[in-house]
Amino acid sequence: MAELSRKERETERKRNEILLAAMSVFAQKGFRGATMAEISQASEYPLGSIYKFFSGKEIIYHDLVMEKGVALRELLLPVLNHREWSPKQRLHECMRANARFFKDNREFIRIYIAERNNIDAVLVPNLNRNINRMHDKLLSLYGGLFQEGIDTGDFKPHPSQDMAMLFSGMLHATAWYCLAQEDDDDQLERRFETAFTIFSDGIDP
Amino acid sequence: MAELSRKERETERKRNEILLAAMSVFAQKGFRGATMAEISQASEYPLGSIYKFFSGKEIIYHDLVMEKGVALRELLLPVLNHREWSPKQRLHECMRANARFFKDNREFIRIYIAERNNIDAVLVPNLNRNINRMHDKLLSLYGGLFQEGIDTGDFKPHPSQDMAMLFSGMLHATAWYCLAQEDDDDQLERRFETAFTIFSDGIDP
DNA sequence: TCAAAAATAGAATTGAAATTCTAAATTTAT
DNA sequence: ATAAATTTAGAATTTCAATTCTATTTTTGA
Repeated sequence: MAELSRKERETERKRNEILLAAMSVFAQKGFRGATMAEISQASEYPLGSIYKFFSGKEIIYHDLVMEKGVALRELLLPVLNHREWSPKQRLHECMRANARFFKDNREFIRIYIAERNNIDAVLVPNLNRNINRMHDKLLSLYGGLFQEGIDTGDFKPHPSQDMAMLFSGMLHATAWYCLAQEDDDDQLERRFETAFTIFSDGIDP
Repeated sequence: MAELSRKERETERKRNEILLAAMSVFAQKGFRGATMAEISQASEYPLGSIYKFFSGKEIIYHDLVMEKGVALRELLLPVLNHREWSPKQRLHECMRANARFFKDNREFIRIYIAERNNIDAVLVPNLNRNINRMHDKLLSLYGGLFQEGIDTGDFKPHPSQDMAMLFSGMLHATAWYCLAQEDDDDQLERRFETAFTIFSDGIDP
Protein backbone atom coordinates (compact mmCIF):
# COMPACT_ATOMS: atom_id res chain seq x y z
CA MET A 1 0.00 0.00 0.00
CA ALA A 2 1.07 3.58 0.59
CA GLU A 3 3.95 5.18 2.44
CA LEU A 4 3.93 4.82 6.17
CA SER A 5 5.29 7.52 8.41
CA ARG A 6 7.96 6.55 10.90
CA LYS A 7 5.27 6.73 13.56
CA GLU A 8 3.04 4.39 11.65
CA ARG A 9 5.83 1.94 11.04
CA GLU A 10 6.61 2.03 14.73
CA THR A 11 3.01 1.30 15.58
CA GLU A 12 2.98 -1.52 13.06
CA ARG A 13 6.12 -3.03 14.57
CA LYS A 14 4.70 -2.96 18.07
CA ARG A 15 1.46 -4.42 16.89
CA ASN A 16 3.36 -7.30 15.32
CA GLU A 17 5.38 -7.83 18.47
CA ILE A 18 2.19 -8.21 20.42
CA LEU A 19 0.71 -10.56 17.81
CA LEU A 20 3.80 -12.72 17.90
CA ALA A 21 3.81 -12.97 21.66
CA ALA A 22 0.09 -13.64 21.65
CA MET A 23 0.64 -16.49 19.20
CA SER A 24 2.86 -18.29 21.67
CA VAL A 25 0.36 -17.88 24.43
CA PHE A 26 -2.59 -18.97 22.30
CA ALA A 27 -0.67 -21.95 20.92
CA GLN A 28 0.07 -23.10 24.43
CA LYS A 29 -3.20 -22.28 26.16
CA GLY A 30 -5.84 -21.99 23.47
CA PHE A 31 -8.14 -19.04 23.00
CA ARG A 32 -10.13 -19.44 26.19
CA GLY A 33 -7.16 -20.43 28.28
CA ALA A 34 -4.96 -17.54 27.27
CA THR A 35 -5.39 -14.50 29.48
CA MET A 36 -4.74 -10.92 28.53
CA ALA A 37 -2.42 -10.74 31.51
CA GLU A 38 -0.30 -13.53 30.00
CA ILE A 39 -0.22 -11.83 26.63
CA SER A 40 0.82 -8.66 28.38
CA GLN A 41 3.63 -10.47 30.17
CA ALA A 42 4.80 -12.39 27.13
CA SER A 43 4.84 -9.30 24.93
CA GLU A 44 6.24 -7.06 27.68
CA TYR A 45 3.59 -4.52 26.88
CA PRO A 46 1.34 -3.36 29.70
CA LEU A 47 -2.26 -4.47 29.62
CA GLY A 48 -3.54 -1.01 28.90
CA SER A 49 -1.20 -0.53 25.96
CA ILE A 50 -2.42 -3.69 24.32
CA TYR A 51 -5.88 -2.17 24.21
CA LYS A 52 -4.38 0.75 22.30
CA PHE A 53 -3.54 -1.67 19.49
CA PHE A 54 -6.42 -4.11 19.68
CA SER A 55 -9.97 -3.65 20.85
CA GLY A 56 -9.91 -6.94 22.73
CA LYS A 57 -8.67 -10.48 23.00
CA GLU A 58 -10.92 -11.74 20.26
CA ILE A 59 -9.57 -9.37 17.66
CA ILE A 60 -5.98 -10.27 18.50
CA TYR A 61 -6.76 -13.89 17.80
CA HIS A 62 -8.69 -13.02 14.68
CA ASP A 63 -5.96 -10.86 13.19
CA LEU A 64 -3.34 -13.42 14.05
CA VAL A 65 -5.10 -16.30 12.34
CA MET A 66 -6.14 -14.30 9.32
CA GLU A 67 -2.73 -12.77 8.68
CA LYS A 68 -0.92 -16.08 8.86
CA GLY A 69 -3.68 -17.73 6.89
CA VAL A 70 -3.23 -15.23 4.11
CA ALA A 71 0.49 -15.96 4.17
CA LEU A 72 -0.24 -19.65 3.63
CA ARG A 73 -2.51 -18.85 0.74
CA GLU A 74 0.12 -16.62 -0.84
CA LEU A 75 2.45 -19.58 -0.70
CA LEU A 76 -0.02 -21.92 -2.35
CA LEU A 77 -1.50 -19.71 -5.04
CA PRO A 78 1.50 -19.64 -7.37
CA VAL A 79 1.81 -23.41 -7.06
CA LEU A 80 -1.84 -24.00 -7.81
CA ASN A 81 -1.63 -21.73 -10.84
CA HIS A 82 1.68 -22.94 -12.19
CA ARG A 83 0.80 -23.52 -15.85
CA GLU A 84 3.99 -25.44 -16.65
CA TRP A 85 3.26 -28.25 -14.23
CA SER A 86 0.82 -31.11 -14.55
CA PRO A 87 -2.00 -31.31 -11.99
CA LYS A 88 -0.13 -34.15 -10.33
CA GLN A 89 3.04 -32.09 -10.04
CA ARG A 90 1.12 -29.12 -8.75
CA LEU A 91 -0.55 -31.26 -6.11
CA HIS A 92 2.78 -32.62 -5.02
CA GLU A 93 4.22 -29.13 -4.76
CA CYS A 94 1.16 -28.04 -2.77
CA MET A 95 1.86 -30.77 -0.30
CA ARG A 96 5.48 -29.70 -0.05
CA ALA A 97 4.53 -26.06 0.36
CA ASN A 98 2.17 -27.04 3.16
CA ALA A 99 4.85 -29.16 4.81
CA ARG A 100 7.31 -26.31 4.63
CA PHE A 101 4.80 -23.85 6.05
CA PHE A 102 3.81 -26.23 8.84
CA LYS A 103 7.46 -26.80 9.66
CA ASP A 104 8.16 -23.10 9.87
CA ASN A 105 5.03 -22.20 11.78
CA ARG A 106 4.45 -24.93 14.28
CA GLU A 107 2.87 -22.69 16.86
CA PHE A 108 0.51 -21.21 14.36
CA ILE A 109 -0.43 -24.60 12.98
CA ARG A 110 -1.67 -25.76 16.37
CA ILE A 111 -3.97 -22.77 16.39
CA TYR A 112 -5.06 -23.05 12.77
CA ILE A 113 -5.97 -26.72 12.88
CA ALA A 114 -7.57 -26.48 16.28
CA GLU A 115 -9.66 -23.59 15.05
CA ARG A 116 -10.97 -25.62 12.13
CA ASN A 117 -12.36 -28.40 14.30
CA ASN A 118 -13.36 -26.23 17.18
CA ILE A 119 -16.87 -26.19 18.49
CA ASP A 120 -16.00 -23.58 21.07
CA ALA A 121 -15.50 -21.35 18.07
CA VAL A 122 -19.20 -20.61 17.90
CA LEU A 123 -18.47 -18.19 20.70
CA VAL A 124 -16.28 -16.09 18.48
CA PRO A 125 -18.53 -16.10 15.47
CA ASN A 126 -16.80 -13.55 13.28
CA LEU A 127 -13.46 -15.12 13.78
CA ASN A 128 -14.67 -18.56 12.96
CA ARG A 129 -16.72 -17.41 10.01
CA ASN A 130 -13.69 -15.74 8.46
CA ILE A 131 -11.39 -18.64 9.13
CA ASN A 132 -13.82 -21.14 7.69
CA ARG A 133 -14.42 -18.94 4.70
CA MET A 134 -10.67 -18.80 4.14
CA HIS A 135 -10.42 -22.55 4.46
CA ASP A 136 -13.38 -23.20 2.18
CA LYS A 137 -11.76 -20.95 -0.38
CA LEU A 138 -8.66 -23.10 -0.20
CA LEU A 139 -10.74 -26.27 -0.50
CA SER A 140 -12.36 -25.00 -3.64
CA LEU A 141 -8.99 -24.06 -5.10
CA TYR A 142 -7.87 -27.64 -4.47
CA GLY A 143 -11.18 -28.75 -5.91
CA GLY A 144 -10.45 -26.90 -9.12
CA LEU A 145 -7.08 -28.58 -9.38
CA PHE A 146 -8.62 -32.00 -8.90
CA GLN A 147 -11.31 -31.30 -11.46
CA GLU A 148 -8.69 -30.24 -13.96
CA GLY A 149 -6.69 -33.40 -13.21
CA ILE A 150 -9.78 -35.52 -13.72
CA ASP A 151 -10.48 -33.82 -17.04
CA THR A 152 -6.94 -34.36 -18.27
CA GLY A 153 -6.97 -37.95 -17.07
CA ASP A 154 -4.32 -37.30 -14.42
CA PHE A 155 -6.63 -38.34 -11.58
CA LYS A 156 -9.35 -40.88 -11.08
CA PRO A 157 -12.82 -39.38 -11.43
CA HIS A 158 -13.99 -39.01 -7.84
CA PRO A 159 -16.06 -35.98 -6.75
CA SER A 160 -13.50 -33.21 -6.76
CA GLN A 161 -14.75 -31.57 -3.56
CA ASP A 162 -14.40 -34.85 -1.70
CA MET A 163 -10.91 -35.27 -3.06
CA ALA A 164 -10.06 -31.77 -1.88
CA MET A 165 -11.51 -32.40 1.56
CA LEU A 166 -9.56 -35.64 1.90
CA PHE A 167 -6.33 -34.10 0.67
CA SER A 168 -6.64 -31.25 3.11
CA GLY A 169 -7.72 -33.62 5.86
CA MET A 170 -4.68 -35.78 5.35
CA LEU A 171 -2.37 -32.80 5.51
CA HIS A 172 -3.97 -31.60 8.72
CA ALA A 173 -3.95 -35.03 10.31
CA THR A 174 -0.30 -35.41 9.42
CA ALA A 175 0.61 -32.00 10.76
CA TRP A 176 -1.23 -32.62 14.01
CA TYR A 177 0.44 -35.99 14.41
CA CYS A 178 3.87 -34.50 13.82
CA LEU A 179 3.17 -31.92 16.50
CA ALA A 180 2.12 -34.58 18.97
CA GLN A 181 5.17 -36.70 18.19
CA GLU A 182 7.41 -33.64 18.31
CA ASP A 183 8.90 -34.69 14.99
CA ASP A 184 12.07 -33.04 13.80
CA ASP A 185 12.04 -31.48 10.34
CA ASP A 186 13.19 -34.64 8.57
CA GLN A 187 10.59 -36.86 10.16
CA LEU A 188 7.95 -34.30 9.32
CA GLU A 189 8.92 -34.27 5.66
CA ARG A 190 9.03 -38.05 5.56
CA ARG A 191 5.54 -38.33 7.01
CA PHE A 192 4.15 -35.82 4.53
CA GLU A 193 5.72 -37.76 1.66
CA THR A 194 4.19 -40.98 2.95
CA ALA A 195 0.80 -39.31 3.16
CA PHE A 196 1.13 -38.06 -0.39
CA THR A 197 2.22 -41.45 -1.69
CA ILE A 198 -0.73 -43.18 -0.07
CA PHE A 199 -3.09 -40.53 -1.37
CA SER A 200 -1.68 -41.02 -4.87
CA ASP A 201 -1.26 -44.78 -5.04
CA GLY A 202 -3.40 -46.17 -2.23
CA ILE A 203 -2.41 -48.88 0.18
CA ASP A 204 -3.47 -51.83 -1.96
CA PRO A 205 -0.50 -53.54 -3.57
CA MET B 1 -21.75 -54.92 37.85
CA ALA B 2 -24.11 -56.48 40.33
CA GLU B 3 -27.81 -55.96 40.90
CA LEU B 4 -28.94 -52.41 41.20
CA SER B 5 -31.72 -51.46 43.55
CA ARG B 6 -34.67 -49.59 42.12
CA LYS B 7 -33.24 -46.48 43.73
CA GLU B 8 -29.89 -46.99 42.05
CA ARG B 9 -31.48 -47.61 38.69
CA GLU B 10 -33.48 -44.44 39.14
CA THR B 11 -30.32 -42.50 39.92
CA GLU B 12 -28.62 -44.02 36.90
CA ARG B 13 -31.52 -43.07 34.67
CA LYS B 14 -31.47 -39.47 35.85
CA ARG B 15 -27.73 -39.29 35.47
CA ASN B 16 -28.08 -40.43 31.87
CA GLU B 17 -30.82 -37.92 31.23
CA ILE B 18 -28.51 -35.17 32.37
CA LEU B 19 -25.64 -36.53 30.28
CA LEU B 20 -27.82 -36.65 27.21
CA ALA B 21 -29.04 -33.11 27.64
CA ALA B 22 -25.50 -31.96 28.36
CA MET B 23 -24.36 -33.56 25.12
CA SER B 24 -26.69 -31.35 23.10
CA VAL B 25 -25.50 -28.27 24.88
CA PHE B 26 -21.83 -29.16 24.55
CA ALA B 27 -22.25 -30.10 20.89
CA GLN B 28 -23.77 -26.71 20.20
CA LYS B 29 -21.66 -24.50 22.44
CA GLY B 30 -18.45 -26.39 23.17
CA PHE B 31 -17.06 -27.03 26.60
CA ARG B 32 -16.25 -23.46 27.52
CA GLY B 33 -19.32 -22.02 25.92
CA ALA B 34 -21.78 -24.35 27.59
CA THR B 35 -23.02 -23.05 30.91
CA MET B 36 -24.28 -25.11 33.79
CA ALA B 37 -27.42 -23.01 33.65
CA GLU B 38 -28.03 -24.18 30.08
CA ILE B 39 -27.44 -27.78 31.00
CA SER B 40 -29.86 -27.32 33.85
CA GLN B 41 -32.48 -25.89 31.50
CA ALA B 42 -31.95 -28.48 28.80
CA SER B 43 -32.13 -31.39 31.23
CA GLU B 44 -34.96 -29.83 33.24
CA TYR B 45 -33.03 -30.58 36.42
CA PRO B 46 -32.29 -27.72 38.78
CA LEU B 47 -28.73 -26.53 39.04
CA GLY B 48 -28.31 -27.83 42.54
CA SER B 49 -29.57 -31.30 41.63
CA ILE B 50 -27.01 -31.62 38.85
CA TYR B 51 -24.30 -31.25 41.47
CA LYS B 52 -25.85 -34.23 43.27
CA PHE B 53 -24.96 -36.36 40.25
CA PHE B 54 -21.73 -34.76 39.09
CA SER B 55 -19.07 -32.90 40.98
CA GLY B 56 -18.80 -30.24 38.29
CA LYS B 57 -19.02 -29.31 34.65
CA GLU B 58 -15.71 -30.89 33.81
CA ILE B 59 -16.70 -34.32 35.03
CA ILE B 60 -19.94 -34.23 33.07
CA TYR B 61 -17.98 -33.64 29.90
CA HIS B 62 -15.43 -36.25 30.82
CA ASP B 63 -17.98 -38.97 31.58
CA LEU B 64 -19.90 -38.13 28.44
CA VAL B 65 -16.94 -38.43 26.13
CA MET B 66 -15.50 -41.49 27.78
CA GLU B 67 -18.77 -43.43 27.86
CA LYS B 68 -19.52 -42.80 24.22
CA GLY B 69 -15.90 -43.41 23.33
CA VAL B 70 -16.04 -46.80 24.97
CA ALA B 71 -19.18 -47.53 22.98
CA LEU B 72 -17.33 -46.79 19.76
CA ARG B 73 -14.48 -49.04 20.78
CA GLU B 74 -16.90 -51.85 21.62
CA LEU B 75 -18.22 -51.50 18.10
CA LEU B 76 -14.79 -51.69 16.52
CA LEU B 77 -13.11 -54.38 18.61
CA PRO B 78 -15.01 -57.38 17.20
CA VAL B 79 -14.38 -56.11 13.69
CA LEU B 80 -10.67 -55.61 14.30
CA ASN B 81 -10.43 -59.11 15.77
CA HIS B 82 -12.58 -60.92 13.24
CA ARG B 83 -10.36 -63.87 12.39
CA GLU B 84 -12.39 -64.95 9.37
CA TRP B 85 -11.84 -61.72 7.48
CA SER B 86 -8.78 -60.55 5.63
CA PRO B 87 -7.07 -57.38 6.89
CA LYS B 88 -8.56 -55.57 3.92
CA GLN B 89 -12.07 -56.75 4.74
CA ARG B 90 -11.60 -55.86 8.38
CA LEU B 91 -10.45 -52.38 7.45
CA HIS B 92 -13.45 -51.90 5.24
CA GLU B 93 -15.77 -53.02 8.00
CA CYS B 94 -14.03 -50.68 10.42
CA MET B 95 -14.76 -47.82 8.10
CA ARG B 96 -18.40 -48.89 7.86
CA ALA B 97 -18.68 -49.27 11.62
CA ASN B 98 -17.27 -45.77 12.02
CA ALA B 99 -19.66 -44.40 9.44
CA ARG B 100 -22.60 -46.03 11.18
CA PHE B 101 -21.51 -44.73 14.56
CA PHE B 102 -20.96 -41.23 13.22
CA LYS B 103 -24.36 -41.32 11.56
CA ASP B 104 -26.07 -42.36 14.76
CA ASN B 105 -24.18 -40.00 17.02
CA ARG B 106 -23.79 -36.76 15.15
CA GLU B 107 -23.86 -34.57 18.22
CA PHE B 108 -21.30 -36.66 19.97
CA ILE B 109 -19.03 -36.72 16.94
CA ARG B 110 -18.78 -32.95 16.93
CA ILE B 111 -17.53 -33.16 20.48
CA TYR B 112 -15.24 -36.12 19.94
CA ILE B 113 -13.45 -34.73 16.90
CA ALA B 114 -13.25 -31.25 18.30
CA GLU B 115 -11.75 -32.61 21.47
CA ARG B 116 -8.97 -34.35 19.54
CA ASN B 117 -7.76 -31.19 17.86
CA ASN B 118 -8.43 -28.89 20.73
CA ILE B 119 -5.74 -26.77 22.23
CA ASP B 120 -8.11 -25.38 24.80
CA ALA B 121 -8.12 -28.91 26.13
CA VAL B 122 -4.96 -28.28 28.08
CA LEU B 123 -7.25 -26.58 30.53
CA VAL B 124 -9.03 -29.81 31.31
CA PRO B 125 -5.98 -32.00 31.60
CA ASN B 126 -7.52 -35.18 32.95
CA LEU B 127 -10.24 -35.18 30.41
CA ASN B 128 -7.94 -34.63 27.54
CA ARG B 129 -5.38 -37.13 28.77
CA ASN B 130 -8.03 -39.84 28.93
CA ILE B 131 -9.49 -38.99 25.57
CA ASN B 132 -6.12 -38.95 23.89
CA ARG B 133 -5.18 -42.19 25.56
CA MET B 134 -8.37 -43.73 24.25
CA HIS B 135 -7.68 -42.42 20.78
CA ASP B 136 -4.06 -43.54 20.83
CA LYS B 137 -5.23 -46.96 21.86
CA LEU B 138 -7.48 -47.04 18.84
CA LEU B 139 -4.65 -45.85 16.60
CA SER B 140 -2.43 -48.66 17.78
CA LEU B 141 -5.21 -51.18 17.19
CA TYR B 142 -5.46 -49.90 13.63
CA GLY B 143 -1.68 -49.99 13.52
CA GLY B 144 -1.70 -53.69 14.38
CA LEU B 145 -4.17 -54.37 11.62
CA PHE B 146 -2.05 -52.52 9.09
CA GLN B 147 1.07 -54.34 10.22
CA GLU B 148 -0.69 -57.66 9.83
CA GLY B 149 -1.88 -56.65 6.38
CA ILE B 150 1.64 -55.67 5.41
CA ASP B 151 2.97 -59.00 6.62
CA THR B 152 0.38 -60.96 4.67
CA GLY B 153 0.97 -58.83 1.60
CA ASP B 154 -2.51 -57.31 1.76
CA PHE B 155 -1.15 -53.77 2.09
CA LYS B 156 1.82 -51.86 0.79
CA PRO B 157 4.62 -51.64 3.33
CA HIS B 158 4.31 -48.13 4.71
CA PRO B 159 4.97 -47.41 8.40
CA SER B 160 1.92 -48.91 10.06
CA GLN B 161 1.47 -46.09 12.57
CA ASP B 162 1.41 -43.55 9.77
CA MET B 163 -1.14 -45.62 7.93
CA ALA B 164 -3.27 -45.76 11.06
CA MET B 165 -2.99 -42.01 11.60
CA LEU B 166 -3.97 -41.33 7.99
CA PHE B 167 -6.87 -43.76 8.06
CA SER B 168 -8.21 -42.24 11.24
CA GLY B 169 -7.56 -38.73 9.93
CA MET B 170 -9.53 -39.43 6.77
CA LEU B 171 -12.47 -40.77 8.73
CA HIS B 172 -12.48 -37.70 10.96
CA ALA B 173 -12.10 -35.29 8.08
CA THR B 174 -14.97 -36.99 6.30
CA ALA B 175 -17.19 -36.96 9.37
CA TRP B 176 -16.49 -33.29 10.02
CA TYR B 177 -17.21 -32.44 6.40
CA CYS B 178 -20.49 -34.34 6.47
CA LEU B 179 -21.51 -32.41 9.57
CA ALA B 180 -20.69 -29.10 7.93
CA GLN B 181 -22.58 -30.06 4.78
CA GLU B 182 -25.46 -31.41 6.84
CA ASP B 183 -25.35 -34.57 4.76
CA ASP B 184 -28.22 -37.00 4.95
CA ASP B 185 -27.40 -40.62 5.76
CA ASP B 186 -26.96 -41.68 2.14
CA GLN B 187 -24.58 -38.87 1.31
CA LEU B 188 -22.63 -39.64 4.43
CA GLU B 189 -22.21 -43.28 3.46
CA ARG B 190 -21.25 -42.34 -0.06
CA ARG B 191 -18.56 -39.99 1.17
CA PHE B 192 -17.12 -42.59 3.51
CA GLU B 193 -17.01 -45.10 0.68
CA THR B 194 -15.21 -42.59 -1.53
CA ALA B 195 -12.71 -41.97 1.22
CA PHE B 196 -12.10 -45.66 1.62
CA THR B 197 -11.70 -46.20 -2.10
CA ILE B 198 -9.14 -43.43 -2.37
CA PHE B 199 -7.30 -44.72 0.66
CA SER B 200 -7.20 -48.18 -0.91
CA ASP B 201 -6.49 -47.40 -4.54
CA GLY B 202 -5.19 -43.84 -4.57
CA ILE B 203 -6.18 -41.13 -6.98
CA ASP B 204 -3.67 -42.00 -9.70
CA PRO B 205 -5.29 -43.82 -12.59
C1' DT C 1 -50.39 -41.25 58.37
C1' DC C 2 -46.57 -38.40 59.07
C1' DA C 3 -41.72 -37.43 60.32
C1' DA C 4 -37.44 -37.77 57.94
C1' DA C 5 -35.02 -37.70 53.73
C1' DA C 6 -34.46 -36.18 49.15
C1' DA C 7 -35.36 -33.27 45.29
C1' DT C 8 -36.63 -28.74 43.44
C1' DA C 9 -36.06 -24.04 42.26
C1' DG C 10 -33.45 -20.54 41.87
C1' DA C 11 -31.01 -16.85 44.69
C1' DA C 12 -26.52 -15.67 46.81
C1' DT C 13 -21.62 -16.21 46.77
C1' DT C 14 -17.26 -16.57 44.83
C1' DG C 15 -13.60 -16.44 41.70
C1' DA C 16 -11.46 -15.57 37.54
C1' DA C 17 -10.39 -12.80 33.97
C1' DA C 18 -11.64 -9.02 30.50
C1' DT C 19 -11.71 -4.27 30.28
C1' DT C 20 -11.14 0.39 31.98
C1' DC C 21 -8.84 3.86 34.62
C1' DT C 22 -5.28 6.65 36.91
C1' DA C 23 -0.94 8.36 38.15
C1' DA C 24 3.86 8.38 37.03
C1' DA C 25 7.39 8.23 33.55
C1' DT C 26 8.91 9.00 29.02
C1' DT C 27 8.97 10.84 24.49
C1' DT C 28 7.95 14.31 21.12
C1' DA C 29 7.56 18.73 19.02
C1' DT C 30 8.29 23.54 19.44
C1' DA D 1 14.46 23.22 27.49
C1' DT D 2 9.81 22.39 28.38
C1' DA D 3 4.81 21.89 27.71
C1' DA D 4 1.90 18.59 25.55
C1' DA D 5 1.15 14.09 24.18
C1' DT D 6 1.99 9.34 24.64
C1' DT D 7 3.22 5.23 26.93
C1' DT D 8 3.91 2.53 30.99
C1' DA D 9 2.53 -0.09 34.89
C1' DG D 10 -0.51 -2.09 37.25
C1' DA D 11 -4.64 -1.17 40.33
C1' DA D 12 -9.74 -0.83 40.27
C1' DT D 13 -13.95 -2.12 38.11
C1' DT D 14 -17.03 -5.01 35.82
C1' DT D 15 -18.84 -9.05 34.00
C1' DC D 16 -19.87 -13.66 33.68
C1' DA D 17 -20.53 -18.11 35.03
C1' DA D 18 -19.30 -22.09 38.33
C1' DT D 19 -20.48 -23.52 42.65
C1' DT D 20 -22.86 -23.33 47.01
C1' DC D 21 -26.81 -22.36 49.87
C1' DT D 22 -31.50 -21.91 51.52
C1' DA D 23 -36.27 -22.29 51.70
C1' DT D 24 -39.97 -25.00 49.80
C1' DT D 25 -42.09 -29.03 47.95
C1' DT D 26 -42.27 -33.87 47.16
C1' DT D 27 -41.28 -38.56 48.12
C1' DT D 28 -40.16 -42.37 51.09
C1' DG D 29 -40.35 -45.66 54.74
C1' DA D 30 -41.89 -46.94 59.32
